Amino acid sequence: MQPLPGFRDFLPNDCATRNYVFARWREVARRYGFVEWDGPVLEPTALYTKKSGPEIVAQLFNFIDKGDREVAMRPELTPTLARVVAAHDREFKKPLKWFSIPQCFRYEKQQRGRLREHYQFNADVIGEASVEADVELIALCVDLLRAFGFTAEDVVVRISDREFWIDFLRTHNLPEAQWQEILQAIDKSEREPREKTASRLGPLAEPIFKILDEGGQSEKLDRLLASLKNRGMAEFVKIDLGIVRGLAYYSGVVFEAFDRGGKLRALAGGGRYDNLIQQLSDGAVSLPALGFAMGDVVLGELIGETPVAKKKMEEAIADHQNLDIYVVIAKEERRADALAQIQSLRDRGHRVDFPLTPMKVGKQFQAAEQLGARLAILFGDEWPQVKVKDLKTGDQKLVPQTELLNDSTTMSTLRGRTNSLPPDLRDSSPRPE
RNA sequence: GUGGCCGUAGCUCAAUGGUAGAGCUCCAGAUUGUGAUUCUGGCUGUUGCGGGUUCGAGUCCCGUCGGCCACCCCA
Repeated sequence: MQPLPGFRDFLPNDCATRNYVFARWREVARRYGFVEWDGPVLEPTALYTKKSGPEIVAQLFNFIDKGDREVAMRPELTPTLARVVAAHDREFKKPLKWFSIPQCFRYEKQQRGRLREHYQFNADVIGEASVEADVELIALCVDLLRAFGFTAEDVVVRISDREFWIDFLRTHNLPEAQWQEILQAIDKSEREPREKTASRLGPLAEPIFKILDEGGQSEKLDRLLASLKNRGMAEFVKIDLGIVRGLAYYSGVVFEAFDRGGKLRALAGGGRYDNLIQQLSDGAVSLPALGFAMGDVVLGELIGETPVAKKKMEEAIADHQNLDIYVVIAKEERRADALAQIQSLRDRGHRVDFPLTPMKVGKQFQAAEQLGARLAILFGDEWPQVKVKDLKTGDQKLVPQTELLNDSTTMSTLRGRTNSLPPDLRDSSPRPE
């Protein structure tokens, strides 16, 4: 039996990668004052058709439940967010700065960077109309990427503004019914031949190509860029009016993050959706809002292809899962004494492992090495002393077993390692002082 | 959903239609209690699955499942 197409098993290494990615996401989001929330994995199908129309069902993992309800695995978090925010509008001061790491699902043929299931970091700001909120969100996106070790050589966030195009279309007296069509043509323009785009755009082709080629005048985007420059992020971002994004509900600034090589799909994308909450709440609540999402699949691919980011991840993971102490039981008659000591060490928060069954000493040291243990503590003929070996330097010394927990060299070796862990990786299990 | 390419050991891959192999990994040893390297030995396949052509199919044909790529769509 295989997993279903587009679904993943997470073997220990994959889990370590996932935990690393989540840890970075949480760490940076907290740095920006965002708080974590979550919603149901399963929602009424209507929540999604209401926002995107009945066509969306083809892309959903949906079914009828045993209570005859039409339900769907969430394909994204935004509709849930809109529902939650509308329902609890009065309970929170604005603006809300919320983030989440939902697992999302889509029923689509899978390809590289696009599975039927993925985790995506979501950050949203609700109740703030100012462009400063857009800047804050884009800055968060940049800092998330920086947290993985990417530089401006590796990634770029392309920023645009739908309002700019709406103004343009209005100025050219285009009927509102055709806006979406034009926006989609602009969105696709860099992926298809110019002639094809031109025929989609019709009479507007010439002025639109001029803007795409030479840029356009936008006071809002100028302000936004200036603010990002202030934060030292200028080289990470680029104004690019060719970014429109496919979704109809975006109403203002939109942006997408890409690898500089342009080999992969978008790393992240989002924008302002000032009308969506009102639409989804049937007018009950109206709040300006904006948000973006970053998926774990494409991100993981880029980390793997970027040596600096990959090394950073591997080191963090090794630090996180390496053992503190491997207890070598050289004489089986010492096993009971060893177990008592192991328990004390574990009670103090150290990571300790040992052979469950009798094993040759050489094998035990091999296991210690392979598990990344910092120290080996050998229980054998020296009893009631134990032999403490620093596996990095090879130094060993004898310590009376009653003094082990107080031995300064031993404990300082471990303490140093513990303190080198980033805080978010340390808090997953209680650590010693 | 449509089209193209691909599917051999746990992994990476070989095998003019003629008895399925290598490297790595893994496991066990190299005389008694120390990690690497080295050396020796060992395990593993219904060649994704099911049909067909043929004296004979990993190889050719059809179907199916899975993967990759493009399209569609993009949360």
